Amino acid sequence: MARLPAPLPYQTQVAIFSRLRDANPAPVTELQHQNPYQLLVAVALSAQSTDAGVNRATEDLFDRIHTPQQMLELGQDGLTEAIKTIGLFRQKAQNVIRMSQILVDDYGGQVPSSRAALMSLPGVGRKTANVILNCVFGQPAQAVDTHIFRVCNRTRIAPGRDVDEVERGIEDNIPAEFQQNAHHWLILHGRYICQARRPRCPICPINDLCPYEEKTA
DNA sequence: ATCCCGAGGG
DNA sequence: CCCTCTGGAT
Repeated sequence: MARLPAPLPYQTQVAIFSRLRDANPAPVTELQHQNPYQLLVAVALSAQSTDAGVNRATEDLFDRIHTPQQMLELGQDGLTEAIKTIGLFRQKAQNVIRMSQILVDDYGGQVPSSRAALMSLPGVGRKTANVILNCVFGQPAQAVDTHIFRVCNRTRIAPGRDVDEVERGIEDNIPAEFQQNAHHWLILHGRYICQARRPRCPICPINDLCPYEEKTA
């Protein structure tokens, strides 16, 4: 059984996140949705779909729909039509409608603040719940998606064999001053630079601090 | 472990 | 043409 590589030392973490911060001065994705309900829907829709696709599909939708009540008025057919361009759209539309009904019935139309309540919603798993806990309620929950899992392991910012290990690694190893925005920067880095199939190491801002090898092409 | 599924990229 | 994509539910 292979042992886990050690996480990068503190000073290296500071250097890495300083550069990631400077490379991405303007957080976009999360801040666009200051509305917790819209963020919940957007993240629920993002499963196995491209960020560009979800952004395109929700741009018009969120102009009109700001609350679960409004979503229920739109109805499942209306929502299905609105998100037809992203994958899994039937499932997702049904989940969002059911979720919205529960929010209205059981939570006064508000987004609940406990992990258990969030994860009991249809279409909401651990990752989506943690995004809400972190971005909406400021709790120290780390949402480890495939981007973050990959980046944390390649860079050894927070090595882990599974989501739980990476989650704890992020909390334990990333300097406190960067905890708040770590989620956002790691995702952007994974999306645009540290890509799954073709990592763009030659233009990576933390190339010299990263032990990841595949520096081909 | 497997299915869900359309768009975009290589 | 084949593969992947900010997961979740079974």
